[in-house]
Amino acid sequence: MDKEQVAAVLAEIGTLLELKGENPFKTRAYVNAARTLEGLSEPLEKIIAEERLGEIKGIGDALQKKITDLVTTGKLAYYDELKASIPAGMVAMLQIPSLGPKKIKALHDKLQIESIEQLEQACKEGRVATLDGFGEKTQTKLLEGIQFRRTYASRHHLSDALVVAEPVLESLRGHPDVIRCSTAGSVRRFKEVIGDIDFLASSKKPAAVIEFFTSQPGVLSVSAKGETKASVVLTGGIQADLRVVSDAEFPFALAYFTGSKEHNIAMRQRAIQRGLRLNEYGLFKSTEETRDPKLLVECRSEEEIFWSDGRGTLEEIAAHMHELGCDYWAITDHSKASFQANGLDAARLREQIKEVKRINEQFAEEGSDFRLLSGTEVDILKERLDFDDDLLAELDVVVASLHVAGSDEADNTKRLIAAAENPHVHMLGHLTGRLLLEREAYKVNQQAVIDACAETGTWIELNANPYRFDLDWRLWPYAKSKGVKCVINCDAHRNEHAGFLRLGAGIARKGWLTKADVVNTLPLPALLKELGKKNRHPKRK
DNA sequence: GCCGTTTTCGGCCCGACTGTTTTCAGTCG
Repeated sequence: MDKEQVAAVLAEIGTLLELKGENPFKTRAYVNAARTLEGLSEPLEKIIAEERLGEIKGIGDALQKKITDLVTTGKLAYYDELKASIPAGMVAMLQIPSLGPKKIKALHDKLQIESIEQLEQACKEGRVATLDGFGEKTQTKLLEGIQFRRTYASRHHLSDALVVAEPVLESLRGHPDVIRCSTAGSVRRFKEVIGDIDFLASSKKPAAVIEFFTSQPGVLSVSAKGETKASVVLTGGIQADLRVVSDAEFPFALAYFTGSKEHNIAMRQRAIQRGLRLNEYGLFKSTEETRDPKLLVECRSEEEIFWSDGRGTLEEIAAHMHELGCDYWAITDHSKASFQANGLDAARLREQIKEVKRINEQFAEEGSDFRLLSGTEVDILKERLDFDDDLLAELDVVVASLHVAGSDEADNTKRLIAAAENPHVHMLGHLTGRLLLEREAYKVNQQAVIDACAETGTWIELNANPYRFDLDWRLWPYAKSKGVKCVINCDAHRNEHAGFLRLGAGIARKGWLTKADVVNTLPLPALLKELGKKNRHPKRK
């Protein structure tokens, strides 16, 4: 079997398991695996031959074995047995609207219904309405659903859908209570074949818009009508749904209802990985269930949801550090060579500089003295820094760090000294790269680097991350004796890491440093003056 | 059945609407 055939079998297993009442997550695992296989860019046989099947996310031991069986023998006993245990008519019943696996199972268990025809008969005889969880309305709805499938095709050409959708869209846009309105779903994605038409509108009076929608001339029948959502059948038997949200929610709802479903699940998971929560109402800075506007990452358009990370996060950082009582906070993301850390390239860094400026202007307008400083932790590459001097010159603060060190001490030392000699570099970050209890320090002649920093007026970081504490406290008295200033950095990768500053202060004391030795104890105007001095240091090249 | 940069067990996206219920299950998107 090829991957399309295998995917079809896995998807069918998912459906069959649903009808059996299996754990929905187990069911989903099969469906997800089917989609994953469909999306593979190389033949399954090759992947299996190279034993890489298990490396694919979502394919564990069990699926690995089943897929291998299907590809190599074309057969799978588990599938055959499962299929034999469920009447084909039950699978077909899933096509009927409002009928899902649970109800189909109940109909089968209690009334032995195994086909759409038997279901229709049972409804007509009134037997369905007597079941627990069913009633008169459900019975009527099922009969209508069966009839609907017979009368109309369940899927439609895009062109047919657009012909029906566009007049409704125009009409909605013309309504005085509608602020923004768009199609969503498969119509907006321009799928060649669509199931139903989705509309999304923003309004302060959703009820009025819902009422207007359900009374459109093309509406044959109204299948659902709530406060923010309605479903109708339009001319030609095409089902159409309208959701009405507030205008602030509109971008999120538009992204959400445009889908696809798989895309949405992926987006939500990405949000969770970043400590955020995404739903149709917003992107929230919390993984808890919330619609608290204070936690909302503001996005005015759909596009901003995808790129709002920096802006939302910068504002969040600023607010957090301001609240902690800091007068300023430097943003020093990694540079592009640190691709594993999503390092910024020049274009993104320039964007960030603008954003920092915008946020600072906002603080100034609000009468606040707090300021963000734009910066970078630029990678020290083999022969140069990861950014050009032009760009470094635009920044308030430049930290240069060695992330990929070689095994040669002299070479590592040379690279660090070269970085210190760069007129735009204010400080060297985590000099040895050590991770306490995890990774050895790079081989570096620290004394030579400290001497070079003294020569060039470059500061040295005391990285306050408890895994680093780098420069080591034992070396600070020497650095101090040479007149090298210290900067206590918490190496924050999230807001809570600001707490590391306290640890850094303790380590600094342990190294016999005082407030006068630590540059970032200065108030902002004095600090800016010091930052400005670096470029004019006489020993700079 | 899958998965893990706080987890090898306990989660797995999540909210609206409907109909059947007296607080929630099922379906849908």
